[in-house]
Amino acid sequence: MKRISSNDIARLAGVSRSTVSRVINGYTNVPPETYERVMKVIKEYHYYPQVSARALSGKSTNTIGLFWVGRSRLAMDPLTSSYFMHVVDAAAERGYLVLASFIDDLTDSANVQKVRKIYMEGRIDAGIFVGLSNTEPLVDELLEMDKIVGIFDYFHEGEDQPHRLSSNFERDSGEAVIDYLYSLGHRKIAIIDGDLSRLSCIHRHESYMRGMLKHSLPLKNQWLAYGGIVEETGYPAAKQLLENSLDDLPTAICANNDGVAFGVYRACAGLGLRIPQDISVVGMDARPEGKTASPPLTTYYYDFQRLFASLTDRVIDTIEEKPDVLQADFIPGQLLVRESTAPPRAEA
Amino acid sequence: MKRISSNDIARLAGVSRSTVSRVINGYTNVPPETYERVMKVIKEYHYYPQVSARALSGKSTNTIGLFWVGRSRLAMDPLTSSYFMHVVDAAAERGYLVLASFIDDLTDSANVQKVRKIYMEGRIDAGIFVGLSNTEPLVDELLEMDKIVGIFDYFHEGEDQPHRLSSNFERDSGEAVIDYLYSLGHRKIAIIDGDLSRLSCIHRHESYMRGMLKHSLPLKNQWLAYGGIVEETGYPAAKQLLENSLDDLPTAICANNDGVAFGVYRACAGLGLRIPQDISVVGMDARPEGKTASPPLTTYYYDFQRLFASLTDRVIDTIEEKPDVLQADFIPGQLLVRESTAPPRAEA
DNA sequence: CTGAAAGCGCTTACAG
DNA sequence: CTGAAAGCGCTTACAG
Repeated sequence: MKRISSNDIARLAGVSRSTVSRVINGYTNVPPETYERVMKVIKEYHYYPQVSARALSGKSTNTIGLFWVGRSRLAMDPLTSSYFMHVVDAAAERGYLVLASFIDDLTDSANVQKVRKIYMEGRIDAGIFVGLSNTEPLVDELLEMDKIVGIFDYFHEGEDQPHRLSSNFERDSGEAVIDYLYSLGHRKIAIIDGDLSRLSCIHRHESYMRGMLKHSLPLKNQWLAYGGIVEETGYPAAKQLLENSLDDLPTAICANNDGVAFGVYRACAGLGLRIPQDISVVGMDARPEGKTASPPLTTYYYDFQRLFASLTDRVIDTIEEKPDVLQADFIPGQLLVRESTAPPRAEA
Repeated sequence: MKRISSNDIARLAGVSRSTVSRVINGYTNVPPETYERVMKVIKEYHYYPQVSARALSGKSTNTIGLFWVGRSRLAMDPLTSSYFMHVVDAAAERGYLVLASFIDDLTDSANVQKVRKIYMEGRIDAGIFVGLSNTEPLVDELLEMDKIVGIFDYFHEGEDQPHRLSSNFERDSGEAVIDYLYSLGHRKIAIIDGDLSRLSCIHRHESYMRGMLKHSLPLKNQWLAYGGIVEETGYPAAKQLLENSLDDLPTAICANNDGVAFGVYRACAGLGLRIPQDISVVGMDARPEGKTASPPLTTYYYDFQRLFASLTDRVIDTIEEKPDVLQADFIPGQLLVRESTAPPRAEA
């Protein structure tokens, strides 16, 4: 069963290949009658133009790469896997397909090479990255080769890079959380930071600090810790923080994100601290599991669907050379009060 | 910055394009010295052959499509998203990339058309499907066009279809669950079936029945129900089953899978039934959440990584025309006893 | 062992 | 409005 080509269609419709091509690409200079005739043959013979041939003669492949960076993929939770879906859906909406790769670690040059190869072989029109450090050399390398790169959570103040698009979290969420805890009466607040090579973790840290300073709250060393971005690293950090503070426990703990907050839950359970009676806990990102956790987790909600749709759309706008594409988008969020927070107990 | 082509490499290395091609494709009839010389230029100029040109001249694109069928994607849980990862990883292992699509519903011909298009445009060498009914016409259509299709949970007894590969669950898990409950002393067992258009649900149903018959256990109508394959549909089914059986409650409920079992949890909670004191519950598939559910869920574990690696490998073997590829693989599982099951209470 | 040439299936100026 | 021709960047018989 020989595959049918544009040549065959041309012959069957009594036109030239040029005209078949014009019909396929929806060019306007084809009279309706010719258009219909060609279209009929195309349908009848189930003809599909080969992407490789189209790509070779200069058309876009309508494919974007999705590069999922970092081992955290191993703990693929409902929230992060939703990112995936949002990108694929948003791309599909524009007629683009998504080529997915999981990249363990970009400090390994073999992995960098994998990404490079996918770009350079002409498989994709652009790439979208999740899980990058905010100073990833590969990004600059790609930009220098005139490639288009979309990044979740990445921003360099004041730089103009039309081929670098990013979607980010708003920058004031930490402050909003502190405001809220303060309004409940909390004065002794601990903070567990994330991985400060990531933009959002830096912003959260800054924003928490801003809130603490605004209310002149004490920043005790033993109430500050680094807990990474997942439960597994959040737990030991929280455990140590609490153990170091047994003489003077904080009344609330702010975690870099929900994963870390779940680690705080586990550490509190281990020490017999009840949430929120003995200590309040706040996460960030509103992972679905937080709703059914016990107690349900107070957190900060972001519309990730919107965030990834914006990123994907702007990447595609850039591929299609639309003018005035917004380089960096900051998505607002909002505090989501559930049951892991309460006023602190009156001191004995 | 003009992209470099094999022509340029040929010129720079003082050979013909044919030889460059031979080097790239690792053909043996190139003397080591020539090979090195060409390779050196390739590295030096960061040359990457264009896939579209290679594809057009007959090479494989080294890409497989992953078609995620069904709305259940909306509730992308950790287990099902791990399928994704397993396929991408297994493909990467063999040097293949994965083009991902979410397809809402194959009864909608527009969606069928999307799949067809991806295959026919020459984007992929083969496709892997998750979420198909066991009698999906598209599969046969694709096979007739000589396409390669890999399917999770799909099997037609006695058919020889070298281009249709599948990975499936073992067929006796239901019986093993009944044996276990019987050994605990249960005699009044309810069963919540899944979606009987899916192979695994049929097998589970059959296998549960086999176990029930083997032990001559009563199959009361009010102890049987259909609960779909997710929590949202499992809950109402379980609720109704229990409400219909208030005069004679079962002492154990077997769910088609863990999602449905979580629905049973919710229904039991609503009726004040304690698990396992008042009623035992068994799921299947060992979703990660089952471990931390309260109580931790007794279930049936399958090695999904192995299941999807096997599927992906056999699909690639078929692309590469390896001989004697196993068409259908049945992956064994094992009972995972946790705390949602206990002996039934002695009747008053 | 290696090169010249044909061919893969499209698109796109260029002419008319 | 439309066709003939060139070109995209590879691979692969075919000769030698």
